[in-house]
Amino acid sequence: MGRHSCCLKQKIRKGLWSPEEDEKLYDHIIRCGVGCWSSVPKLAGIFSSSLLLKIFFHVLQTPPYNSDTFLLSGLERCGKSCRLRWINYLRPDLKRGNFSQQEEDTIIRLHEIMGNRWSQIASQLPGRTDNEIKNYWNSCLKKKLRQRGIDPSSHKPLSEIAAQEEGTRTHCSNTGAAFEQLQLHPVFDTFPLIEIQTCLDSVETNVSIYGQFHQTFEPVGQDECLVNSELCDHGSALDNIGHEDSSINSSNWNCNIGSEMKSVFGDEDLNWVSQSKVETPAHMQMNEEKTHEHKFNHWQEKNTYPIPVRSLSHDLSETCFSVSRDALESEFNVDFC
DNA sequence: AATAGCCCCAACCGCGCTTCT
DNA sequence: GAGAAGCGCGGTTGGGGCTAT
Repeated sequence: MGRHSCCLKQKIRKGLWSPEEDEKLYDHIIRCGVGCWSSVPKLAGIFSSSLLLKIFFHVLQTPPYNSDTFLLSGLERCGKSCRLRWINYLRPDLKRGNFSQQEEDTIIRLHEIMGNRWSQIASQLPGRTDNEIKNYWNSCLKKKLRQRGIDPSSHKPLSEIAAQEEGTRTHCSNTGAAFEQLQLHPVFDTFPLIEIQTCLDSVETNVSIYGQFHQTFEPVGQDECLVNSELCDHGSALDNIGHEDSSINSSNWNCNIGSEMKSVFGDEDLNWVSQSKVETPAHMQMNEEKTHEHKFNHWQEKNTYPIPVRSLSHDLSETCFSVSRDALESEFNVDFC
């Protein structure tokens, strides 16, 4: 499909987010929860704190603002950009600061298992985003691994890789003509392959696969993991683990193996996994105080801009939402999801 | 102090998949 | 069933900060 249709429209801002845009988006998500990103740009500005105050006075028919100031434009961003900004920066459960040694080890271990499936790796690291982990991997961890003599793509010792390449070269010199004829190129697959026995029984499948998963990935010698003769796609195997819900895709497999992973990564981390998937207005409301404090501190740390720790909109929300949906739709020329 | 080069990371882009009409 | 719309993911880019010269 390519580019989002909303991105083709005019007046779409790009680049860094301003404090005002952040506030609009943040207020909107806190109030309405996550969902229907395409409508967020329109609604976000409309439900910002300042406008809610205006609506309040409007409802009371004591408008201290004239009709021109009543109208406030929404975010001039595409929904996709809003989603990204929320996930990578504004989300209240985000952890800031350097990666701990434990996190670093977890990333390396998971990368060995999953390859570049950053979102899945991120789901095992509380408060970290896929983007953050991806950046950290590319900027730091790759180097660290190379310094330790480990190839970051295969997680094998560099000496072994070099030996393999030497062997490949020798082999290629013999079979190069055949490769050339078939237009084939030896490609290194960054996603490791494992052997997982398939069971017919659906319940046993989980148990069996978990067992093999552990057997294969328990921290034994690195070289022992990838030396099986009959191989299947590891991604498919992980998808199978989540077979209880046939609609589930590969990005959700961690939900079903959560209990198993707990034993590997610890309770605390895995609890977050289930919690972090739930983002409703109610949940957001519960975290509201903490969130504002968190953001405020962060913005102070960054020496950027102050956001009121408790904005006026919080006290007016009920009043504001007593305004009829139709009235708001026609007033602001928007459609609610 | 000026500047060139490097590095990090926020944000964008394009694609695949799912859901909706 | 087909096409459109929307979402999520991984790869890539470019701007800003830091460091070396």
